[in-house]
Amino acid sequence: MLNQKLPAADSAGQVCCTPLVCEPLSVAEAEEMSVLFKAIADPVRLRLISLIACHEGGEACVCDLTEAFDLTGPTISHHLKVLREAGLINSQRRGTWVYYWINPDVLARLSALLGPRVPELAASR
Amino acid sequence: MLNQKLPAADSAGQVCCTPLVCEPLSVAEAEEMSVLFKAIADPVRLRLISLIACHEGGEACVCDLTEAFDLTGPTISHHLKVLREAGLINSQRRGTWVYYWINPDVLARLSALLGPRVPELAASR
DNA sequence: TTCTTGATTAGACATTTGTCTAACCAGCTG
DNA sequence: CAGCTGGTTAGACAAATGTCTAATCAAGAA
Repeated sequence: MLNQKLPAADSAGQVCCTPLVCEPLSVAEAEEMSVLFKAIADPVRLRLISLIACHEGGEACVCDLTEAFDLTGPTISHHLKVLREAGLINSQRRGTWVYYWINPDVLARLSALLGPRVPELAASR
Repeated sequence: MLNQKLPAADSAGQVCCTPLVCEPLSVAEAEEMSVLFKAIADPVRLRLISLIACHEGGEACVCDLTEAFDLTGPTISHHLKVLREAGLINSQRRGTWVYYWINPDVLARLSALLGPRVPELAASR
């Protein structure tokens, strides 16, 4: 029978070694992480995150983002909503414009799950 | 106008700093990476990867995997195919059984795209 | 107030995705 | 060979997803 303990993780989501490779992901954690991965598993949303993160001041207004795509405003709005509901980005209205910025903690959490924090693990096969 | 240069990366897919945060992802790269993220953006596939990686010897046969889920054989086979076609895992038939193992390079590439290799970046906001 | 611009919401619709059953293929063993 | 077990392929189908148009909301300007 396969073991399904949760990987050890502190409050920031950091782990001692890549949990994916340390011990089997629990059903609940797989479910939780897949929601986050689904959010970024779209070319438009990946570029949105990148555009927001790279924009000066670390934030961008929707009009800046919309003009980078051949898509309608509502479609961009929809993608931003998906990212926001996943917790990957935050937003705030300032006058006429709405600004978005990324939540680096959540991004780091995804990276930590996959990443060879301990390079030897990746090289061991 | 937004810049769309490719991030600098060496042959192993490692980058100097998180490309997502350094400069905007190109359309082509976003498309390419989204294929990989789509592959892991599923609770079953996340657990499959984890189960394979954690299994002794770094590989697992399909029968080991199937019994960990309340899903039919063909469904597991389908998910393994998605992962294999994305390049995340490899397989080999040995006699009656088919064995799967992960491709750590591809996993590391995903992690590197998201990850705060340079922690200061994540804390800069 | 009314108009204009920036952004979101609602709803429709085609495409993609995850799951299943049934059929099939690949090796072993008697 | 025939039969058995492990695994994949094919095809059907319901649910989820990405996009659009039309309508709506929010804030500032005339």
